[in-house]
Amino acid sequence: MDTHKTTTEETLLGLLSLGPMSGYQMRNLMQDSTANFWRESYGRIYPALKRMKKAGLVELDKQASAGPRAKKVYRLTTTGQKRLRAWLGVPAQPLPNRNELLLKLFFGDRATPGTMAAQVLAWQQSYAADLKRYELQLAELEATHAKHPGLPFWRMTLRYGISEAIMVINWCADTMEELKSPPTRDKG
Amino acid sequence: MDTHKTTTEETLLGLLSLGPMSGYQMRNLMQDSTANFWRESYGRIYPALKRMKKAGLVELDKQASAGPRAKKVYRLTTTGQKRLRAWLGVPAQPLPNRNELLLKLFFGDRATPGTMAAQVLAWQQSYAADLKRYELQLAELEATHAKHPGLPFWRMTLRYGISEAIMVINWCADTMEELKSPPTRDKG
DNA sequence: GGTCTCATGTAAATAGTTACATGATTAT
DNA sequence: ATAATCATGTAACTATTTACATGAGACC
Repeated sequence: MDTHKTTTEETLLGLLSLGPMSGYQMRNLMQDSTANFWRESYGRIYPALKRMKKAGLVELDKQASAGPRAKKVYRLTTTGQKRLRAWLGVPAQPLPNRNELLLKLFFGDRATPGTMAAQVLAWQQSYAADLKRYELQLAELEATHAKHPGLPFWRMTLRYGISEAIMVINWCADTMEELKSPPTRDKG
Repeated sequence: MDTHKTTTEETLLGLLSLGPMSGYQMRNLMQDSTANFWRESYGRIYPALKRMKKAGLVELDKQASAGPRAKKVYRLTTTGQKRLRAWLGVPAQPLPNRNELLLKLFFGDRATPGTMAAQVLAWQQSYAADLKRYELQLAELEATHAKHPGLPFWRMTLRYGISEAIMVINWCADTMEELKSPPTRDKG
């Protein structure tokens, strides 16, 4: 079957609202922008574009060549624009996430001493690296898209990542502190 | 094929380390404890237990009855305990998460005025409810498992949820504030 | 003409949930 | 006895990634 209920199509509509582009370019753009909170693979992008064209949400821009593997630049139709706007108004649903560190920590009292402290430290370092990356990304964004109407919104999503990273780093610090203090049991 | 690379088996080992129980009970226990950061469905639990028994990681406790649908209480073997301990030491990997609010916000400048503010407000309210729930859970945990050696670890996972909720609530407040101020463009 | 990157597309593998079929146990 | 709940198990469905096959265009 080819009927998906996912947001892939709407995501692609959103990307096309920034200007006509090909499926390949959409994937690259996502890797440079939404990768931290949304990703789509070729295996979903190309079939989605096919469906969307059939449904009249997108259309082909003039093509340069015509071979079986020629680059296809898509563009939003009016229907597509309407659909995007409608979707933006549908309340976003929090998705159930998984966290492997918390899972291991939940069983922490079964681990040998020091194991969990090492886990939390590594986790903290990983988020510290993320934080650095987000801050670079933010500076670059301000510099290269200073005039773009999307900038305030892109900034908000980056600030989310920054807030999250800071939260995790602080939680790791607190947690490591507590892991140092002797647990509430007689024998270690 | 029946060879999974997921952490389902290790999760079940962890649960069994708290005491012998059935697959059904494992599911219930997860819903009351790890649901916020880890979940497993029957469709994964039962096949996993079968494999684990075959691999000698778990064994059956004495069964009350013997019908084809009799309750099966599993118990960790020494091999299973070792495997659990080993897994707890393997560095936890951050999993790529999705966030539908951030995705919509990324395309926020295509939305009609007020749309994004409404989205962010609803998100904030959803996390405020989570926060309340976590705080209740924490109080209940302290009361009912005061002496359990796992308590400090369970508390850490709950405090993560609390920190995250507070972070999101604050980010929503900041974001709504910024959405109010006129964006950097000449025409609204 | 070679090689690198851009580019499309699909098949197969992997991951995970949900719905259903069935039966056992417990409380009323 | 009957209903609710506890319980096992699997098939079908949904979701998603990865690997592969293919080819076009640009640059050297």
